[in-house]
Amino acid sequence: MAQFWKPGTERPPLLDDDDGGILLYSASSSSSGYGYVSIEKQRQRLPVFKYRTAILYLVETHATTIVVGETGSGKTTQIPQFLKEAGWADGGRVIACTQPRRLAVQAVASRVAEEMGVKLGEEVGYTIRFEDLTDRDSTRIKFLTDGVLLREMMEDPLLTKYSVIMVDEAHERSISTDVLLGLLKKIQRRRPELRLIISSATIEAKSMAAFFHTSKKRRGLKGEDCVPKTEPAILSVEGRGFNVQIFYIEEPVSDYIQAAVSTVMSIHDQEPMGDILVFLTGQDDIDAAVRLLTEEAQNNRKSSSGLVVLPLYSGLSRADQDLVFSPIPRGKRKVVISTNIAETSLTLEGVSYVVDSGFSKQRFYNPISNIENLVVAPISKASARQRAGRAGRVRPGKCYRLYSEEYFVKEMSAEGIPEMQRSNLVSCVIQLKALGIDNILGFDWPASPSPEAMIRALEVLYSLGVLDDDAKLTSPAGFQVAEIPLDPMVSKMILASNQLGCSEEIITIAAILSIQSIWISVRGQQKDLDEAKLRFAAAEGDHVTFLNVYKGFLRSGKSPKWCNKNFVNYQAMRKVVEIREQLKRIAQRIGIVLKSCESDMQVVRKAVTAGFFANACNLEAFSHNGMYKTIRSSQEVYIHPSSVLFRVNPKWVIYNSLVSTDRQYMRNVISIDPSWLIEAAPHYYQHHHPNSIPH
DNA sequence: GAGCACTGC
Repeated sequence: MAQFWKPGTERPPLLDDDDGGILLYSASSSSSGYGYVSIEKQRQRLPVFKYRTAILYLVETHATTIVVGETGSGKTTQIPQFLKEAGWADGGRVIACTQPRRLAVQAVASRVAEEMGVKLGEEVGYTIRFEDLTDRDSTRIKFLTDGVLLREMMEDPLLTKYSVIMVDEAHERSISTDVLLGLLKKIQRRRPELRLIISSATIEAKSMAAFFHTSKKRRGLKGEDCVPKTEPAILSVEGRGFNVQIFYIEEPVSDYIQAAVSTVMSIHDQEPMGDILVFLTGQDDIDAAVRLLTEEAQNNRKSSSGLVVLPLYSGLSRADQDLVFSPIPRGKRKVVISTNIAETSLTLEGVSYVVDSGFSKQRFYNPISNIENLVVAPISKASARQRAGRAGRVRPGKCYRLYSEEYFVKEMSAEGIPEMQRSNLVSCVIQLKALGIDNILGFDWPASPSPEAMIRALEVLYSLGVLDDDAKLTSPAGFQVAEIPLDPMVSKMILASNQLGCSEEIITIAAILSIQSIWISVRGQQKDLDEAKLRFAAAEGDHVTFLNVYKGFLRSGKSPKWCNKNFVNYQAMRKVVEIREQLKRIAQRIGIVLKSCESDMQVVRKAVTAGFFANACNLEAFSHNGMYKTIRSSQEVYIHPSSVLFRVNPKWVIYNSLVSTDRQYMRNVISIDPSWLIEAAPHYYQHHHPNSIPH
């Protein structure tokens, strides 16, 4: 193993400018790392502190300031405070700082409240879905997810209460960040006094600056000094962290799971103590690697006995996820084998070694087939750096990349493709429409999606009857659908349930469909889960099965015990209840009457059809293997093995989503009567497929 | 016979 590696010791001379040496403490993560030092001293030690004057000057004089700073520079916690101290929150104005994730919003907000010595929810507050810890009158610094800020724009399109909006982690390029940036650019034209701060990673800074550089003259006040420069300022702030030494593989490997396992073993044999974090692509890979490592430990007792191997992915129960944070016996070494969840969402302290497979699962969207796919794809240099940085949070670390240096330098792309260009855009388009953006095709995005994807989104919205012939929101349906924070097809289903008298049931179904899974996935207990599922299974399909589970959950008094017994994920059910409450409030506000259809499941199936008619499929006449074809495009699809209708194969079904592996699998399936399709969407089926549906 | 990660009035 030893000669397998080409130590990158003599750092980088040639390549990749700023790789290798990265990272830091997270300034916001905890105060314990600083020991007895006072909060004020801690603040002053952060790299960003030296730039206080510069930042305030740039924000004063420029409409947009781009701050390039690595993790641990302190920019997220400090910049809002600098702005507040400089008076940007005077006169009732508010400083906003957005994050892509809820947890980050909460963590940063409480850190800032602590530093300022104020109670969270007063001068410093935060808003995330389901939780508003702000005070209308007293909150001056507000942290929020970018999704929440987008929603706020529906009430107040110019975001008038904010004097400065800081968009953090903009380099992650999530859909909501990108949409937000596009809209903020428009707002700037109407509100020259608004200041934007975009916090971005190194390489993106220039293209971000180009995006915000408008040559357009602002209509505006005369006195030149009131009008900030339109050209964005760029400021770099160094991070604070420990060096991470990078090692590459000499020859490409064919089996990265095996390579990862041997690398872990050789680190364990040869390197001093310190936890190991391995990045693989998904549950399958991870379970396989865990198995291999455990086997190694048995065969080779001497060297592997000190390993504690733990998987980490979002599908695990909370308890299993928490295991990776729990302390292990002295003298043992923790090995966490993880998906991308450990790249940005979860931070493991104490990791000294990172093993990077170079791959992750990524979403891709094909607007022609209108199908989103999940595929294993090479990561970007930016991701590789982020992964490496995970080894240097508390002391210098090492990162072992399971690909060659040449590959990294020559073939790996600098950044990933923005999510916007890999996704279905229906939700995004309806949101823009609701904000009065009529010309979607001409919208100025930080990264334009393909025209095909936009046209497809417009088509789908038109077929749902939420856009009219002029691509304007219909009234009331279009406006109602835009109000509901769900996929427009689900929202349409809710609207239909109002007429059909089953809104109580449909809202439950909508809430369940909007979380990943209500079932516990326990390795090795698949059979038990299947049996548990049978207790709830409904002949009509998965949607009705969900209703049975929800009823059982309520009847148990929302009992965690009941959940465990039935292989139902308790955390997931609590979330369902929460989402359901929110949907109920919104439904009532937009004029939907809450009504139960009791046991009449036919109306429930009709309501599902009203939203998802485009996903209708017909069982192939002489199919022995359960092959269906979509009515829309005659695509070959199969019922997913997790569905209660697997092997039942009703003649006509509607699916909620497709999962593509070796085949296209329909997830969450319900049986329908084909005549309902024409009832629900005459325009769609009579024009397109006059012969395929029996009348 | 099988599941990447986030997120939302």
